Amino acid sequence: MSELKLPSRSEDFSEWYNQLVLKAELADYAPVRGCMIVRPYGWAIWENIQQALDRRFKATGHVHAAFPLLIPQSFIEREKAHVEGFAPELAVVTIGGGKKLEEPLVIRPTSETIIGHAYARWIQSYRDLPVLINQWNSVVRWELRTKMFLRTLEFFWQEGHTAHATYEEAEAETRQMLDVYTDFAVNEAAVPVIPGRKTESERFAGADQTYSIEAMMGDGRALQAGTSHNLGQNFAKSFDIRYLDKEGKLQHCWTTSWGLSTRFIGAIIMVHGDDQGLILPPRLAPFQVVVVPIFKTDEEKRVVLETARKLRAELVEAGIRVKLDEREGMTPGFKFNDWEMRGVPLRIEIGPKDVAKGSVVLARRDKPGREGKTFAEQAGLSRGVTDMLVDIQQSLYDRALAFREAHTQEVADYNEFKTAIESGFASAHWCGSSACEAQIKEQTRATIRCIPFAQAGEPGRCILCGGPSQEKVIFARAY
RNA sequence: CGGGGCGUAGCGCAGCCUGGUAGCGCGUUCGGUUCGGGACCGAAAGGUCGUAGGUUCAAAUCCUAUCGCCCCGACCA
Repeated sequence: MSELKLPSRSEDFSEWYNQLVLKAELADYAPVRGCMIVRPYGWAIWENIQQALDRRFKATGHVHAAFPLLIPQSFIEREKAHVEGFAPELAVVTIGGGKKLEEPLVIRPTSETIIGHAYARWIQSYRDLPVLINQWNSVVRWELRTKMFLRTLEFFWQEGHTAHATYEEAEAETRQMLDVYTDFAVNEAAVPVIPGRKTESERFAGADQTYSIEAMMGDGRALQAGTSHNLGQNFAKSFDIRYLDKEGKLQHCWTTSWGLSTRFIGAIIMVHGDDQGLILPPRLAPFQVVVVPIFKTDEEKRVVLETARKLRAELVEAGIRVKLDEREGMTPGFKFNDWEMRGVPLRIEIGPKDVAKGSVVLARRDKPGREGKTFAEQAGLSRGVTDMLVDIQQSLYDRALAFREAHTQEVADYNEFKTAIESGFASAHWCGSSACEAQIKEQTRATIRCIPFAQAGEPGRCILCGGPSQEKVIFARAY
């Protein structure tokens, strides 16, 4: 009863989140602090994310490969900005086979260097380009402060690494993959995002340009949900990734990298969840529909289960992911709450009365209690269920977008700015100086999340120094 | 590393201020009634009070040290 109750989302967002992650059986604490054990239900969500992304990677011509977990320390040190950015958060292996190693090995914090090393040997001619490779793996970054899914010492992700003949091609690739992430976030996860460019101080260590998608969580804070980097020739020069062009001249390649991690599961939790628990977007939910049978007597149990199994088979036939909850010794009410906490988008209730009438009760997760309940005919059920799942997917997106818009303010002066970032995003003019950026962060803890592609267009004055500004940027406190 | 909080039964907590030999809820086990929104009644099992020292006739409680965890900052996807 009260044991399953979550703290209110509005009262204590952080505690709400932690308990939701644990109680919905998504993840668990690991022996090493800051690491995370992903439970089967949490992993099932991740598998659906992987499939949704892989479909898109296939369409853009990318293939998979696997690169080593251990990287010689000298590799990391070869690109100047890269080593400066990552040095503080590296885990280093110094002993192997009981002996001190001559050169320490770094556990990959990301794979640009080891992949750069491979590409240097694979690429000889313009005919070898472009190289379009993705890998699914986990990486380790020794963060000082961690939070389940959002920032763990080890996290799972995909990292794409490509090499091209020209700057234009590399830039097009970088932008294309950001579009892929935007499409994924909006159409699979029902998470509205703002795609844009990062400021110099927020850029990936070693990149010429970093792009990201930024989402707003249920407490108004921002989360970087995916990134795409144009690495220019920085890694190509450090690792000698060169090709012979059509004129027979030796040129350095232009490379890119892009990634999306298990952090996105955290985004889904924090964007859609309510005080009853998770709400999963139908397209990524491990179970899109749960069927809860209701019965008293053995005879009722027999007929109800018979009908329930028949309906399940029909829904599975229609390509819907269905769970029939046949667990014994639990009341229907308990099961309702149990699956609500796990975020199953649609519940089908079927009892003796429904069997007699040839009907079922549909209860959608995105609307509370009675409001979300409707009756439906058993005959041709799969069509109505499919439609309702599409509707739920859309309504989750609409709701999240409305929330973000309600918590985003166009601000004109610094006082308005300070109020705005207490509860959400502030869209404000910025002069472009990293000094102003740093001072604002110091004073308000708000950072520039991105410079959006879609611009309002009117020039204005920097929110802090009053200097001239050509574009508005998104400020927010971030996870 | 700085600031705050917490370690008591499988889980969540009370008890500590004002020392007197440990309690509540959930869960578990058994029996019965239940079952269309987190069931109820009865009975039972289950604890080196994070660890180590000290004060005291007596320590979960007071003092010291130490370890671990959570939250806030610095770092960051």
